[in-house]
Amino acid sequence: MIFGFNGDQIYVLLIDRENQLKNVISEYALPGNLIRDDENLDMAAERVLKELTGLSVIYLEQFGAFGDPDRIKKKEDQPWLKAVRSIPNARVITVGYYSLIRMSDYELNPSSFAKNAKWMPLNSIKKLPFDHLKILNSSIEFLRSNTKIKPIGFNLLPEKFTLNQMLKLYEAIFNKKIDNRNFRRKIINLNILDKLEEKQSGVAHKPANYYKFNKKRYETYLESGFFKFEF
Amino acid sequence: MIFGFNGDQIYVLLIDRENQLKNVISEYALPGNLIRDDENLDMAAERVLKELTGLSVIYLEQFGAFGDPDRIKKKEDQPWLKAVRSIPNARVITVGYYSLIRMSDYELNPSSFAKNAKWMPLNSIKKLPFDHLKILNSSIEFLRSNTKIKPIGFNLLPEKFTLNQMLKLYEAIFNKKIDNRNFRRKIINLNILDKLEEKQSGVAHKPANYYKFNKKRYETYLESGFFKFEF
DNA sequence: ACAAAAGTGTTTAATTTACACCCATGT
DNA sequence: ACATGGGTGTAAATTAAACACTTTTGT
Repeated sequence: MIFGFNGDQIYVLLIDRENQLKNVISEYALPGNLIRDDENLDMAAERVLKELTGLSVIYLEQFGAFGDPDRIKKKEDQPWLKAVRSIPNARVITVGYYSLIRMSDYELNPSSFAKNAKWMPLNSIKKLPFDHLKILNSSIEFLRSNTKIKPIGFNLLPEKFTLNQMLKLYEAIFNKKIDNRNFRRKIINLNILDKLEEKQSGVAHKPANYYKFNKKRYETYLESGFFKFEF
Repeated sequence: MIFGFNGDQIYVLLIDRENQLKNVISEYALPGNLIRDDENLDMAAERVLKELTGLSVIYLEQFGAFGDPDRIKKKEDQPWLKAVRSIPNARVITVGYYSLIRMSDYELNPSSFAKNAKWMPLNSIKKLPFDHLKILNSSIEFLRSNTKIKPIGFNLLPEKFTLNQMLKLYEAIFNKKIDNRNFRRKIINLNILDKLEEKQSGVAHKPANYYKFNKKRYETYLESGFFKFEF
């Protein structure tokens, strides 16, 4: 699961199976691939991500394993399996990872795969092959509960961001309105943001100040006792 | 991972590999087994648990997948693999589940396996074969963070329990002292406990009142909006 | 001058924390 | 009568929630 944020909505990166192979119903699916024999799970997830996006060193975390024997039995999924897998009906256990990427970064470095991958607004995804909808829902739940206890949202924002961008990100993740003043106070008091000497320019309103996530300070807090973070 | 509680400490059920098979170094390991082709992951976890303890319909939840190719490469683990597996060096991906069981229930129904399984105090486990120590640590982390947001502790307590038993359970899980009065207030205010008309008897002190977890009420709360639970 | 988003404080309610003594029972 | 764990309340501090107007810029 590759999550992105464009300032307004959460997006998910899907791959187009038709472009991967002709004669297969066109449908978008979650990105993924088989593991290699010499890789551990984390390495495989990193590799697949890199192959797809060209990106590395980003937030990546396992969220669950999915292994229903029926998950590859849907009739409509057979042609694709036959075309792509050497043993089309071999059992597949999926270990799900989710990653958070800055859509702005990504759009700057589209690799060759970009032709058959596509950002889809999370809320618009109604149908996916296999059990991918279940996997997607599970990853969102995981993202939400993780966002409640860790400041992972920064991975979805540009390096320099405004507090209102951040607010909108949290509203998108939790799918609800959040009070502007309370949010600012809470975030500022965490003391893990550096206020930059830089403001927006060229906007037709009061320019917002830019902030930056201070990862070192955050990690220091983590080590030395507790870090409280709740939404 | 099979967790139990005896009123004082958290225990973990380990199996003795020597009794499973002779000529193998005696060492306790986490219980587990290979999945069958027609099972999904949850079913397999339930089955293995049932085979081991005779228990079913208990709390069981997936907490992670472990698939480092080196996890079965330790020299000391080879004899056991050769003795037990048809393809001893085949790669094995473990999907970890943890379960919470009432040690009191279990002690009443020991199945034939009881001879080669053993409850070990969590804090005394220093060494385990393969990557089982990593798996164990990961499960504890999971147990803790889950205990913070869900009232799963009841699965480790007898059906009727006193608030002090519950307090001790939470102290054991989080490995710290908890204020008695504040704990009681918090738990009572959740309104998911029924105070029974029954007290301890035969104890040389003021007898404690028994309580029971009202699962229905809890589920009603879950559905109708939110349920707040924090430690 | 106006439109548009940024930024700012205070009051009230709810929650959390710290803390110490009396109670009911068995021996 | 005494030892043992059970059970109880209050005050202070902290945190969360609700709420509306002024500021700065571009057009």
